[in-house]
Amino acid sequence: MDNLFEDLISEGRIFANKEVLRSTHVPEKLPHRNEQIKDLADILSAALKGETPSNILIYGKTGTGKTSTVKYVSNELEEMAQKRGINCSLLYLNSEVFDTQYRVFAYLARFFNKRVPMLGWPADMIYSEFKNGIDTKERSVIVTLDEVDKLAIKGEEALYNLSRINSELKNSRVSLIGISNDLTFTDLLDPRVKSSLGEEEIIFPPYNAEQLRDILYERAAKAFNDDAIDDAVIPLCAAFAASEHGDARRALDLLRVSGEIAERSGSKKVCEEHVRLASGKLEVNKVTEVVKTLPLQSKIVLSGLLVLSKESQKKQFSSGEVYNMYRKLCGHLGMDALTQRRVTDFISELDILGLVNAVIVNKGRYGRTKEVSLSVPEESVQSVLLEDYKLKAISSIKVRAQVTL
DNA sequence: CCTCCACCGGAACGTGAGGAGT
DNA sequence: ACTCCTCACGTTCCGGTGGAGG
Repeated sequence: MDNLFEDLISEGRIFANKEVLRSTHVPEKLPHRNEQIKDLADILSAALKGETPSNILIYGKTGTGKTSTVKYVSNELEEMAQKRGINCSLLYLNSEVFDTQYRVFAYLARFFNKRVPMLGWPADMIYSEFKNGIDTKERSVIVTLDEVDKLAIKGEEALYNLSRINSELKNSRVSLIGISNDLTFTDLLDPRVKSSLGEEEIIFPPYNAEQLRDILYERAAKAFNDDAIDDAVIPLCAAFAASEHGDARRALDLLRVSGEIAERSGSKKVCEEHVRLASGKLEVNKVTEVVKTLPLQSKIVLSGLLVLSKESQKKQFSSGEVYNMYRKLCGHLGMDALTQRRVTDFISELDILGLVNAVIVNKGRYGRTKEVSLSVPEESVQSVLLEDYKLKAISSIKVRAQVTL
């Protein structure tokens, strides 16, 4: 081999265009979303007639095509508006990033060529800058707020202002599209905001296995070379994803990772076996991701359990044992240990996250405890825990434990 | 049948950080 | 710059509990 990367860059036999399988890719066709597309287009078409489209709330779990559908319809609308010479702007912002009133309006004002700093101004000043920017001429503006539920917590004011902005504008009109995966989030809202935001509602149901299959076929045709996938692959990916929540994003990830595994193993075709490997890999990734984002104390508790199960043959431990080990580790790390009460809460949280299994057991004379056991493979947590530099010191304890065994 | 273990988990409270209002 | 509020995180206190062993 001449170069280390020679093999790796030569366009694989398997993928034709991997990007098509990314969840950020907006496809040209959205199978099984015709109804939603039509509803959305119906409502938004008002903008082309010089009217103000109703505000829309879109509900649906992750991977049900909400964002893709909105982006798709937005593109179509923008194209048509341009053709007809209608002034129509479509803005998309993710409320996870723009999660306060200030950030939202600063972004919007900037879009309309107003120079505003990202912080420092009073919120109402930003708001009026945005109004000035937008109202310079006759136009229709449609603002899509993805993950509005995030905004509802910290930036309800922004929703309130946006929903009643039209009464303060002379030339332009603003409509809102809110996307949420939490069906109950409007309960948190001021009733006035709630009614104005939800003038129209569109629900995106989860996909079933059959529909996922159609989606995958659609994308696979572009993503893979001819004959690069076995017949069983797509139905299998669809079945895996459907057994969770009908999440198309997950189905696509699964298909992409399967392809990557097949490519790396030098196989000419993606086979069933690759899908199973991919499924396992994604599972591990999920665990890794969860463990990585755990607060430090929680990580120490988990480490305690890990050390215990490495040290002894037992798999289950009373919360007392876990707590004692936790204290030991804290001592080792030079940290103050929290109270047992707090640690029981951590254990419960770990239980909810599915990293740990905790059951309350009565041992009569010998009290009553939670029996805690690790519910994921030891190795999959250990490596992630040791990545935390603060936890490095624990590895020396493990060495000692192994020596004494 | 009673006791009593070893912990569960609710309630009230303290504290510091960060935002909003003024 | 100032206070006021809210919130997350912890602590202290404590009543509650199912069943092995007396």
